[in-house]
Amino acid sequence: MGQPHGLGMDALFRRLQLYGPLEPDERRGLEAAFAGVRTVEANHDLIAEGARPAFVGVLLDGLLCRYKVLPGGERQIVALPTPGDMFDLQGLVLRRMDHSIGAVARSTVAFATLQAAHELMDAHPRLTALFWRDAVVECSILREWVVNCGRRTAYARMAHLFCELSARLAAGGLGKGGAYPLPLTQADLADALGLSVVHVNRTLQQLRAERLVAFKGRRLSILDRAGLIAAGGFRADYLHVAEPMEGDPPKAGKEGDS
Amino acid sequence: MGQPHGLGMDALFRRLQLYGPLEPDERRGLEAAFAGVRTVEANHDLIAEGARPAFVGVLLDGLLCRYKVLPGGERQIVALPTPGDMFDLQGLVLRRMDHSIGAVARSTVAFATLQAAHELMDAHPRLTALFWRDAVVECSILREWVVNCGRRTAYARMAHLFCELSARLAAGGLGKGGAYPLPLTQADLADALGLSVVHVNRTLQQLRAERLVAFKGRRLSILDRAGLIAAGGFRADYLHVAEPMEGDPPKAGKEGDS
DNA sequence: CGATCGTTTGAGTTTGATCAAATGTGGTGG
DNA sequence: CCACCACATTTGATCAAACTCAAACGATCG
Repeated sequence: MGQPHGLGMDALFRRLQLYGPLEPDERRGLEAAFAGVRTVEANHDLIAEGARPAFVGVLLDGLLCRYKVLPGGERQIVALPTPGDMFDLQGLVLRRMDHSIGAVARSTVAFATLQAAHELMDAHPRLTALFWRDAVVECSILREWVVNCGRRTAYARMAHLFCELSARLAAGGLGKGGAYPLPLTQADLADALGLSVVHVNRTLQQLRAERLVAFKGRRLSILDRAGLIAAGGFRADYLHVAEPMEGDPPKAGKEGDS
Repeated sequence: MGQPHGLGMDALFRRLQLYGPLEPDERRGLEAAFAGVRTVEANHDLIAEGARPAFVGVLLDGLLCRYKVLPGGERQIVALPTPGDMFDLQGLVLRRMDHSIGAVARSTVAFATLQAAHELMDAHPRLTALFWRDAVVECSILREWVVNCGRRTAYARMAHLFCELSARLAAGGLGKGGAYPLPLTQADLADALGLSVVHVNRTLQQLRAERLVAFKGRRLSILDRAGLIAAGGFRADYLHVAEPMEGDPPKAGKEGDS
């Protein structure tokens, strides 16, 4: 059981280290706490709205979605956690889920009991701040989603989502080279963007016609990064990933070139 | 300078105590840290996108908005902090604002320097958890805003917003009796709901025609609470305010009757 | 008493939704 | 290998929600 966690855990470490380097024993503490590993099949829930969360998780591989369902049956996806993202952190602090978390594609997650997580934070108080930071960045992303659904056209909205996922995956060390796995159906995409399936299909065709992206075989390829960024009006600042450590200059070429 | 803070600070205490009672010295620490008080005129920014936050604030009185502006000039309001809400907490953890915070109406805020806030948390580690909780609840609200903009009609969307504000103000001890101050213009409302001004006007007329609300003189009166809740498909759970302390039964009548 | 800002109304247009059906595709079992 | 099924994508036609443009109306304030 030497290496049960893989890329996802690396992505988590990378994320947490944006704020400051992790001590070796913080790292060990994290790995020890997130000892359990579980696989979830596509379209199965990890936890449903109304439940009392019992675990804190890290997505190691795959793709999750947070979503809510309205009385009329309409679904809105409110977040798409990618490998390295923690989820259910709010379980440490709130007692009831106000939304569900499901697996978009078969996923593997590492999890810690609430108790283990609390002990971890007691032992390494700085981790509390890092988890807090995580929640704050999640807020930033959600704000951008509000903007996306509220004020952008379907075309820009979709382009923006593709840019965001690309940037987030790249920040986690995945999806290099202008293409990344994106196991969403068009119906999922519709629920994430607040559109109908039909309109998603047509918008996608438009993005393809403009030669901005290709979307085949559960994979998204970005053919024209600059064009896609322009189409979506995308600016990566709200992701807070390229944040320079203290005062060093932002390194160019991180997001701009394919 | 015996009582510089007023209702807003009470609302903050009430909020923080949802998680557990505040120690007297935590309370004193908070009041000492948030020693500065400032007034902001309507339509003036407290802090603009791109700035480095220097303070943490609590809204004491008035109404703020967090917003983003798109390249084309469209504005989307992504949150409406009410008295008792902390803001710029992310300044403790992120270096750049990715959105602006402005005053919708003349407001008074208490603020603490980042240093004072950090010292406060060092002295009272439990406050860190409470601030974290605050960020987590903010996330919940933002998720609901995504749902609102993504999947609800203009009519339901507006009804939902009115319900949310009513519930949040009531939780802070304000806006009793089915009416509360709401100093938003229809243009502000449009920016909060992702609609055009004209459509806001017509939707508002519809809500009035259905005798659900009255909106006159910077005040919103809820004429038919049950009807408004039904129209907006509103469920208060995501606000995490009525959360019972440990395991005691939810008290009825908190939200249901006028 | 203008000036300014916010609200309201009307007319016409557009974006995106809905309904219905056809076409593709991947997987399963015979 | 083929037939079949379930599911996803695509297309066409129609409809409705919400937007835009333009102008009038109403408050509020110096």
